[in-house]
Amino acid sequence: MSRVEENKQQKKNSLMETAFQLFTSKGIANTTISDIVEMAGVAKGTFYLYFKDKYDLNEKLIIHRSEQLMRHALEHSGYEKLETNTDKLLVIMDDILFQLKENPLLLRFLNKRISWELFYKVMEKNEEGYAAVFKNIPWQDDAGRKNLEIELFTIIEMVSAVSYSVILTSDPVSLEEFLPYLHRSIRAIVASFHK
Amino acid sequence: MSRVEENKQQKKNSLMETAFQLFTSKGIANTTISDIVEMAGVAKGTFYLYFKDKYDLNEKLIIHRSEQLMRHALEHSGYEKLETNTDKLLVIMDDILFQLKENPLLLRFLNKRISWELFYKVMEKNEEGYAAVFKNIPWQDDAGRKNLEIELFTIIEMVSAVSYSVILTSDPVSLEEFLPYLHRSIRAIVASFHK
Amino acid sequence: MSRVEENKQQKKNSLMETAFQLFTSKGIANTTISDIVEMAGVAKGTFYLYFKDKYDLNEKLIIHRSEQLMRHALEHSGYEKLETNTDKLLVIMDDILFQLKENPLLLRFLNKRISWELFYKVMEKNEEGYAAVFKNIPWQDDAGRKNLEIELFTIIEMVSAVSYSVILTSDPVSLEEFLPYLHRSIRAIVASFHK
Amino acid sequence: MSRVEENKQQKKNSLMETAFQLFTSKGIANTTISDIVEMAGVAKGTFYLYFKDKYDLNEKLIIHRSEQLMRHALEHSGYEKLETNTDKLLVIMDDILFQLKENPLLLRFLNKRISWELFYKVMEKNEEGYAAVFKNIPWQDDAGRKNLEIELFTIIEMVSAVSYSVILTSDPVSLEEFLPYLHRSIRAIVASFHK
DNA sequence: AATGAATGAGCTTTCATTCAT
DNA sequence: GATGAATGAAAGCTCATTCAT
Repeated sequence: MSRVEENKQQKKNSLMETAFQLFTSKGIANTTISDIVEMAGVAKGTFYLYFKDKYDLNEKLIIHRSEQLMRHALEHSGYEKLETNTDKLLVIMDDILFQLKENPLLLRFLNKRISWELFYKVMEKNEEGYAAVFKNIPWQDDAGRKNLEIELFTIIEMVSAVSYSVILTSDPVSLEEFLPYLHRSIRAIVASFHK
Repeated sequence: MSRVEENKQQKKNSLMETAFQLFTSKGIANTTISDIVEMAGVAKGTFYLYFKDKYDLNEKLIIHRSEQLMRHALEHSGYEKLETNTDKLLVIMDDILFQLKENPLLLRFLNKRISWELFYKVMEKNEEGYAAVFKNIPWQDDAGRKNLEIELFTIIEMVSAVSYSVILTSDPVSLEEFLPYLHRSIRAIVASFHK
Repeated sequence: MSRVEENKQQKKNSLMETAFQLFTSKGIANTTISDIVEMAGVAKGTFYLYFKDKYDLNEKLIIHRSEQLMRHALEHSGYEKLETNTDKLLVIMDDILFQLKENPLLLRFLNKRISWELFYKVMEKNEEGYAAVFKNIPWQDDAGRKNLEIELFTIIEMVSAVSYSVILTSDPVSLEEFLPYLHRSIRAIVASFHK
Repeated sequence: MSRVEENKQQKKNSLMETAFQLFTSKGIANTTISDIVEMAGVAKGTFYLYFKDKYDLNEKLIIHRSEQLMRHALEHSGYEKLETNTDKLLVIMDDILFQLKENPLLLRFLNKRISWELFYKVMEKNEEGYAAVFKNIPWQDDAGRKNLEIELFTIIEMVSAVSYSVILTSDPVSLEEFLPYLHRSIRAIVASFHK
């Protein structure tokens, strides 16, 4: 990568990083492009070199951060060593939940956007990479594809919704307290799909 | 109610009704107060007689619509005639889901705000009214209050998250197809909390 | 007209008057809306209460000033007392040319927009008023309508084009020097259409 | 011309050609330098190697295209074979009018800039070339120079103004229909100057 | 209570111009 | 000579809010 190319990437990264901080602290509606460029230390025009508007930047940010989240979980959860698919799923989820606990800003940012829809988008975008891994997960063969989809959909949406409240506000309980209940609930759902 | 009182109420209602339509169709960020008053047929200054700003109006709208939703469910689901608490819960949920299916705008509007938090707010605000009804629901005595809270929390968040996608986009399946799975999942969760 | 109504009209007039001065002195492209409102002594938002943008204001200005020009000619040229249609036409034209000579800014502003097209627009817009007068001018009956149209078109476009250069730059001669030639040319054209 | 020279000329031509298209289709005010360089396939900085700004380019374009127009008329109208000066003038004008009819974009571009002033500029700029031809046209000796100037001025301005409307909008008639009237009008003007 | 003209801070966006490569 | 990333002044425009009527 040439000097110029490096510089470009650096500016783009700076804008994304800054925007992330501002979006999470003040909300996207209350964040102006002036805020972003000022804090990022670039000129206003530079923003428009890389993004259409702040909503464009926001979308790119969501995709980017979701991918990071998922990649980390796949690389660090150790799911490959486990036997059952349910166990694999649980450790992947736990890894993500703890990443979010460590980074509540990210949780607030991704809030209610970690969804079935996004999950699919991320997977499709990375066929060569970890998406491949996902396809190897054997519980794709246990039942009909549709059934599996519904099962995953139910679980993902539930975990996503539940984690927001629990991690950010500890309401009604803290993440640590909640985890055993969550695991039990998930296992129960899985069982209900496979009896 | 005097003529003057009636007129006031009428203007306020008109503003709320109009705002609801605009918020759901264009989003709150893209709806201006000018839009609202113009469509409602009142003067700009009048808006400020009743609401602090559009976010104030929005909050009042959420509460109001949620209450209606819940009241209808309590009055029409026939939950009193059922035996077990789980059955009661399921028919109440179904009633709400079908109300939302009939009124997708309302679903889009309340989306991701039908939450544990709101559920509590609504209940607290109406102690005299139907909230009282809720307190009579016997499964409040079955287990410790905390356990019950966690259980309800888990279920409510799951149903809320799941219904949005299913009702509005029929993804991954339609509401009718999904309901049996949802019932089974809920029963599974309930069971996992009471074994 | 109520106090409020008067005030509105006053602001609108002030904006139009100011814009006229700026458009003629700096050109419309180099005039900003900030310039206009600042000089007119109103707030920026007020501009948008009355005009879509500066081009909208410009068009309204053209129509307005053209009407004034024509009205004055019809009221002061004394054309009614003359016998032939050609004589009537000539005194009306002369009146307009001398108005423009007195007000070169106006000429520069209307430049090359005093056209056949505009002439028609103005006449159509004022059916009740002086347009009525025009319709009474007997030379509308002398020849077929089409012939008359072509004749008027030729003369108006010529006078319009020619006057700009003559009045503003006295190139190749001054207005006074040019008038006899112009009259002779117009009479020649008229004759060529009626022989 | 060296390879380098050729390349330079080619870039300059490309910029002028592109600008012409953009100026006529969107207007000069709505055409940005970015538009021009992008469509011309050169870098932004390159523009400034050849032109001061877009208005500089515009002026060069006007001169250039006017010269082409006139050169063609002088070379193809066959005016040399005609007897009277009026006949020569008419065929030259007709040639130009038909060039413009074939190329309405050019007419729109040159609109209202084909004037007495420009006519002089073009003639002065090409003393050695076809301007010389013009000076040989005998009707320059028929009357006093001033009289001739006024005559030409009147005719050129009239034809210029009239042709725009007739060619581009066929209002009030088409060019073909209009030509006989125009010829008669011009002959009438000429006669009025020479009686 | 109701109005709506007026405000002006502050937003988004554009684009001519520069200059290191 | 040619490039195009970066700039930032300055434009157009919006809209929540006020307040005299």
